[in-house]
Amino acid sequence: MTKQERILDAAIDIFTTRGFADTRMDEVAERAGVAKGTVYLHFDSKEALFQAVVDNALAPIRTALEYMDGNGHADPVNAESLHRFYQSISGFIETGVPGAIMRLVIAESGRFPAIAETYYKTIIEPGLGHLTDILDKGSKDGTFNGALIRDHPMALIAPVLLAVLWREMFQEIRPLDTQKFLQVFADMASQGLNPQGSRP
Amino acid sequence: MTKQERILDAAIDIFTTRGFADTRMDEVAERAGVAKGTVYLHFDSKEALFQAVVDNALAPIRTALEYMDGNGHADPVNAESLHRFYQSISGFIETGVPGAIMRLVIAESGRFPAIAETYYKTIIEPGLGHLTDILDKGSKDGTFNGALIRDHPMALIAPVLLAVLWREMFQEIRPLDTQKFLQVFADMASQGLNPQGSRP
Amino acid sequence: MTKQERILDAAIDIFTTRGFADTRMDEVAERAGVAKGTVYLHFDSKEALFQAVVDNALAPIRTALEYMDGNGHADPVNAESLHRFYQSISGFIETGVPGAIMRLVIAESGRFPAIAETYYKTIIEPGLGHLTDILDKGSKDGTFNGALIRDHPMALIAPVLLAVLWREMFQEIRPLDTQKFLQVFADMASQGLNPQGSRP
Amino acid sequence: MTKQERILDAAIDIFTTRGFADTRMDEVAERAGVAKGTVYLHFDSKEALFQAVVDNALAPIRTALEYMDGNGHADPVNAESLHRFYQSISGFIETGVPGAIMRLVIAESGRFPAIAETYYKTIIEPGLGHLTDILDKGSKDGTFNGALIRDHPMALIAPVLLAVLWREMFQEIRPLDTQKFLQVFADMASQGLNPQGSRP
DNA sequence: AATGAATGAGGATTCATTCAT
DNA sequence: GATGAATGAATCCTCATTCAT
Repeated sequence: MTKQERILDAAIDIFTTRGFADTRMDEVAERAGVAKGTVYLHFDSKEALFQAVVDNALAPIRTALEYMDGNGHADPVNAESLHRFYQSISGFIETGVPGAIMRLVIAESGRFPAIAETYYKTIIEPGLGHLTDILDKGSKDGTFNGALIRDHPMALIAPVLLAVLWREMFQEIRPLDTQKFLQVFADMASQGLNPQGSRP
Repeated sequence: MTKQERILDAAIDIFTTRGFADTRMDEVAERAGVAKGTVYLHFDSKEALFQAVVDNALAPIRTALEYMDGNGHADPVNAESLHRFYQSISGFIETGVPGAIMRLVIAESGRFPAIAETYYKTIIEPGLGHLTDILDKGSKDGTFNGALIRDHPMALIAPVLLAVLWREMFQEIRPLDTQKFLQVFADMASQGLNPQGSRP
Repeated sequence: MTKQERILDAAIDIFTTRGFADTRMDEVAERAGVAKGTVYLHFDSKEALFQAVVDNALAPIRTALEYMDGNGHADPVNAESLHRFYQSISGFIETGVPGAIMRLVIAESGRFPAIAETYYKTIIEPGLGHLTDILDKGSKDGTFNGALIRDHPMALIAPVLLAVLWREMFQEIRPLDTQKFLQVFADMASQGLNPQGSRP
Repeated sequence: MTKQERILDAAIDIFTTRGFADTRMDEVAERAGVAKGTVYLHFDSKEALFQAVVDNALAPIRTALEYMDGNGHADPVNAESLHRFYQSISGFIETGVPGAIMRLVIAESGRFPAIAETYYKTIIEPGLGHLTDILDKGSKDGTFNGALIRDHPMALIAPVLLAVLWREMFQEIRPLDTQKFLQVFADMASQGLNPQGSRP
């Protein structure tokens, strides 16, 4: 593990825990096990380090999405696609990784408008693309009534967002079983709340 | 308007815009039109001011929820209830008020765990209660298949959360029509995506 | 004496002794008897303080020149004018004030080009004007062969410059009696070194 | 060109441009085309490098003076000697070399008292000696009224000092023709400003 | 000899908080 | 109550110097 990586790892931890302003460069250095000045050999400034942290923290999420894309397309698209999508996400959410970085992005998007855009391009857009795919293929097969939300695929991202933030903020107050919740949501979305519309 | 109120108003603006760490007490005082020391006559410290700001900023949201509760109960509960719930919320979302305070709460919940709890009790819990009410009444009437998400009413909060944060973060990148989105979501929730399950 | 003046006085001492880069704001504050932060209530930055120091340090020199101007014009201009000019300057040189500020200006004119210009306008130009006056009036009276150096009045400033810097740099190595030196120079300038050209 | 020389050359440039405190060892190394550590193989510290730079920068001036001495003595000493002295100096002044080093010495003589002494011994003393020679020989010949400034030969150095510093500081503001100026000065010195004392 | 990554002391600047008026 | 000048701890960043390779 290079020094640069050690610094990045330390910085991810501290930035996600404390936010930009409350992170001290000294602490990053100490946690990384290097001297204060060493951080500046690898990153020009606290801001540059922060940007690198965000890019770096987004990488595993992007990887996860790409993996899903790669696999998902092989499977037949049907009513189960949505369940599988949420299924593969829920384990990842429970690691706490997406929650930490999401909170950081939300917190600092005022100070660093660019990171909202990075987040959108890296996470949201591919996620929407994946879901739109499912909807489109399902519509063609007659599996889904995709037209209903064709232009609002973020409706299917909403529960993910909620699950991520709930875990980050309210888990202690009212625990939420991420996996169960997402499956229930998938049921609701696919079958609807209308009593006439349910399974045979 | 008392000095205390002027200070609070100024502080809400600045805290929601810049976050806790980046807000300077000088600026709050200046915006409130008082001297620096005066702020300390009304609030013990920056933290105390922040807590007061959060409580205060939550008030209009609580009021809005209470108003909905008061009115909602009078109406008959049916398939339209959900649409009406989202309808009354969407105008409020578009003011930007819930987004600003929500971002602040998310951003600072790491530093001030108490505000996540305050937020939960003030906003989330009543909101969930309202939705559970709708679901329960609707179930009894046979209007809703409430049992499906009876234990996960936050499924119906998810789109609100998404709409609020989208407006706060991605509106410039990909605009979202809050009202339309929430109505589409209501359709999806009530009718489902399953083509067999739809209207007569 | 206001705090601002105390800070300026402390800063003049230290800047002239150590130069810009080697002056620590902490030390200025300590010497002025104020806290570190107080310096920044009066001056935006180290650079701003430096500019103020230069302007301020130049003031007594400008005052001295103006005083000479005011008095000098009343007197008849003759062979003694030059002696009187140097005479009134030499006491001032011996205070060390012009030497300290001149060294500072020379040292920092690379980093702060503006101060060379300020120095020129404040000290050199008025000084040249004063001398040109003497030469012109003397020429009209037939007292001086002013045409000789009419376009190079800085020839008469040269010994002042030398005296100032000599005191600043070489006084320990080879002492120079400023007053005597300037009078000798005045003799040389007015009578010349040419043996044929001298007194009756 | 050895590495040591390359380092010295780089250091002269940077020290004379920026002064001691603002010169970074990194930059010296880079300009010299060596690694940072290499500088320390040749010079113990930044201070040691600085001392070496001053000594080295003084060399061409010393050489110039020695050359003048060597030649000057051969020539007959008369009223033209002074003109020739200034003449041979003015070209050198216009290279900017004496100005740069003189500014450095003046700027840093506070921090490094030794360099004022080095400068005196290397430049001023030989220069004074040369001039005293001219005056003495001229006095014996009846060419000069040398007694007048016999004890203040620096009177004849003053214009050189002024020319050097003027070029360094005020050339942009009010250009000075070094050569012309020195010749005018020589005229003034030798003939005097007294109208009775001039040429036939 | 040469390198350049690493060190850490040092210094400018900010800002929450206090307190004499 | 109200003021705002004053404080000084805290923090980012620089750069001379070292030393393992």
